[in-house]
Amino acid sequence: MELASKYSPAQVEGKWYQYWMDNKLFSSKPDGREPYTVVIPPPNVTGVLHMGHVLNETIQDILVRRARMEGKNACWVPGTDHASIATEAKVIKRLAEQGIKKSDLTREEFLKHAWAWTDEHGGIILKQLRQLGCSCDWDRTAFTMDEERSRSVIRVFCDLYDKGLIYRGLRMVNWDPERQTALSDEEVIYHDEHSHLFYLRYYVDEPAGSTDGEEADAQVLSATEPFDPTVKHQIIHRDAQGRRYAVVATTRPETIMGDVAVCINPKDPKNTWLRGKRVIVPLVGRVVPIIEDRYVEIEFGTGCLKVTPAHDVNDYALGQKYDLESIDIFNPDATLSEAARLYVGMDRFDCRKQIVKDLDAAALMEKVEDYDNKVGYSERTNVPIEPRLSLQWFIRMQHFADIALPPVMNDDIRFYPPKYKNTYRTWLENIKDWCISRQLWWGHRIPAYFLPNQEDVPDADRQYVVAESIEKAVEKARQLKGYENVTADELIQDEGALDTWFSSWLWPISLFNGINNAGNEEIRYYYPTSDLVTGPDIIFFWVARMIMAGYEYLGDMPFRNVYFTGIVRDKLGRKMSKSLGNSPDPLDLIDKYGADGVRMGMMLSAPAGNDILFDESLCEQGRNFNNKIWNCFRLVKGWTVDADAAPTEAAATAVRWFDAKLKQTAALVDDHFSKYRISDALMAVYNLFWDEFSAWYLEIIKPAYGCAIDKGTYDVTLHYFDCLLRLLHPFMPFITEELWQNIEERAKGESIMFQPVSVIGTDADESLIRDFETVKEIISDIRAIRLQKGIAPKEELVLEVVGENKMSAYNSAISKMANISAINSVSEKSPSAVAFMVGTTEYAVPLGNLMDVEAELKKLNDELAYAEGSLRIVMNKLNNANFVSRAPEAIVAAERKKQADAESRIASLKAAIAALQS
RNA sequence: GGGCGAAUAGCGCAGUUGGUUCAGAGCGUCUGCCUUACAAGCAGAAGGUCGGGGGUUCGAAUCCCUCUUCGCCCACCA
Repeated sequence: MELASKYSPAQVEGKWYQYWMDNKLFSSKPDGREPYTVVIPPPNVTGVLHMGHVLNETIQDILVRRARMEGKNACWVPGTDHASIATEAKVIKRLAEQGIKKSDLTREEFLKHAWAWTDEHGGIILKQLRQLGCSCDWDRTAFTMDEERSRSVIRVFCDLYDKGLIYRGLRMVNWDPERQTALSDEEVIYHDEHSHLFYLRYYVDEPAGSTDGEEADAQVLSATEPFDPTVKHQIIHRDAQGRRYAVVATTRPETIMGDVAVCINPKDPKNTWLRGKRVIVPLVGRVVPIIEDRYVEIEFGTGCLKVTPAHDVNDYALGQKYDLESIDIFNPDATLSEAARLYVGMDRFDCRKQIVKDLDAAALMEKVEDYDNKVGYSERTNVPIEPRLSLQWFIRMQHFADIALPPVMNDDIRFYPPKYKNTYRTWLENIKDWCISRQLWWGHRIPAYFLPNQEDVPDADRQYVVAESIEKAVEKARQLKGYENVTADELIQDEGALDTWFSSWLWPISLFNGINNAGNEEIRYYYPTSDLVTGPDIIFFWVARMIMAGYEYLGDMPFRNVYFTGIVRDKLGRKMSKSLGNSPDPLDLIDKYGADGVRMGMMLSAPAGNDILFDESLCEQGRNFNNKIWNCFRLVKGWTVDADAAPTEAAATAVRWFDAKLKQTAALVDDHFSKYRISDALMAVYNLFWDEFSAWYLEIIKPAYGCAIDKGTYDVTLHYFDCLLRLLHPFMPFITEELWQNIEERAKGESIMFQPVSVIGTDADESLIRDFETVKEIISDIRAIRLQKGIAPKEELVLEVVGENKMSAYNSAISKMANISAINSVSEKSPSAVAFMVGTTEYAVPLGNLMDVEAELKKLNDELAYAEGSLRIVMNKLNNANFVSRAPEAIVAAERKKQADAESRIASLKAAIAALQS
């Protein structure tokens, strides 16, 4: 077989993926084997592969492939998520480009467009996963809005409603004015913002010049005097006309049209004079009461808080407590509504600018301060959210928090890294009800049906039934008094859709149809799944809620282990983003370096839980490694084999040593995997292949040019190669399959995918490994001498061992690797020899006239100084009575051995120096 | 404001119960090599008072305290 000197992944990867597919090697069905199940975190159906996916999916594929090789029935279920809000946004954008507004379409028409979009762009990402080598069981590909999943979602909604865990209510929710829908708390992202604190005048509703008794001990400020919030006595403001006013600080002056009260703290000395009064909302002219509540911070601003129940969560609470009116001054798109009376139709931010001008002009603006505060943004549309009172559907979460917290805290479900247990606990201990309704069309429509003829009833009080289908809804409705003859046409289904995460939280169950067909064979076999690989950013969105649903519906955990990946950043530590343009296209990388190279590049720098600073050069390292593997294979397969020859002594030694090394590393890799230290596992195999196998083993057994290799060594080398490929396969599936198939003739349908790493669990000969490390050191030292003295590798040298040659078993290996013609045991080294020490043994290479006495003396003296230094440190310890008496015996003995070694080393160094000087 | 985590070689990191094996591997850097598998390579080398300070201990990268600097998560001071 002719093999190119450079490995080209492109010719290999597609071929083997097709082979795996053709032979259905990824497919899984319940059987007698131990299951190993992973459900993919479903990417957005219309999404495309980005570096975050590459990281996440590579880790999953590594785990799945490894489990499969271990003989488990590995099942990796792929699928996509309908991504309600994101997809709807994309569809709306495309419609807009065609000049169509969403509001011009019926729900059905819009959904037709949405499905068209999904069919057109959907599943691209799944195809891309194939290029990465992901070994998903594609026959199981699911979609959160496919038939089975949709039925599961609706059924669960109805069930939770029947259990009283879902309710409909008028609440202050996070409103996304761009998409015009409610969001859950988790979908709001807070950003620091430089803004302003506006101090507004609220005149007291009284005749100019009014006073009351309290004014005697008050400080009266004119309009021009600065206000000091730390003052501990009453402060009364008067303008030039003698009118008194309160000063209210706000970041959102545009909401004054919704003001219904001003609140002070009853303990605030500054503002006691306002007690019981009424003030006039600036510009608006509405007279509102002063109310008192401990909620108000005395020290903040002026201690006066404007109360706008419709547009602030806390104000809403105050409104409820004091039975205040709620004036919603915004339309759903956050323009000013009729109810605002002023600025009607203006955008909220334009309004802020305008109202500031108008307040100024009307002398109602006391002052403006710079102020940093946090503003909530919609996770998906990135517009500031508006707290908005609206009728939504909620899940009572306390019940779910109660069932989901213990299994994580007591490690039934393990988090890697475990630090996320804290995050998880904090969230569950402060759980809030989950707003699950969205004012969107793309998603699972809420299965609530309103009864007819309720036009006069306020929204919140309208009667409805919740049922899995319209037929069942009719049945239920007919049981209600007055609706005995209601028909399907008369029932009006809730317009809203469910939060996407309401379907995602069922994913590990619904994929095996465990809701619709509870207790079926698949759910019994595959559930609980084994490992979940995901980012910590969705620990609340998804991980926690899957745990909740798992215990609620199957009474068991959805997965045993959760591996949290980091966030992929660029090498400067910046988050990868489209706008920065710092996110490489994974497919370009695959073109350039091969999927195996990209996978390796990703894994080389991916400790669990830490952010990953991705650098393309890591893929290059991956590609180079592929090339290395390729060329090792070329080398070995290029040898001619002599069936009758006996192995050389050097080869026989190397074979024994590598057997130990292979076992040792396999055990190490296994240990790393058991701790989910995947990059460490990869690095261990990398070192084994490149350093131990290629640089040492192969170089030792390599026959001289033109010579054949003995069959015994050749066969065992192929066996080692096979073992190495198996260790590598989870990380680099393509090249390992290609080479494994070429080690020998394989039957059709056979694959490395199912070959166990059989050396795991067998003991390695540790002393052999230690000896060989010594041998390597001897060889390296000789090579270093060659480099220093400019002696060509081809020129043969003699090695002298002063005293007994404890490594004589390795003579032939040393001779070959360091090009040594003879190894002699001597009692005293030759005068012209350059010496070096390995352990306590002195070695020397006679150099004749190449010997540089001065340089050699300097080197020996440096070494002597170092040895004497270490002896001093050891002696300090040993001369310390406390150390000798209190430290464990073994430690003391070790120090004594160090002392002896150092002394013998010093002695031989001194002797060597003396010999040179004579 | 609360909580969590991190700081070790130029870079990104590992370092488990304090002690032979502890100051490490990878990349990068430097030096010499196109040595008949691989220059996407080979051989060799240099690089760190383990963020600062204090403490516990015979002994600290490791345990405790403290300070500094970063990162993340949570939280209703408008």
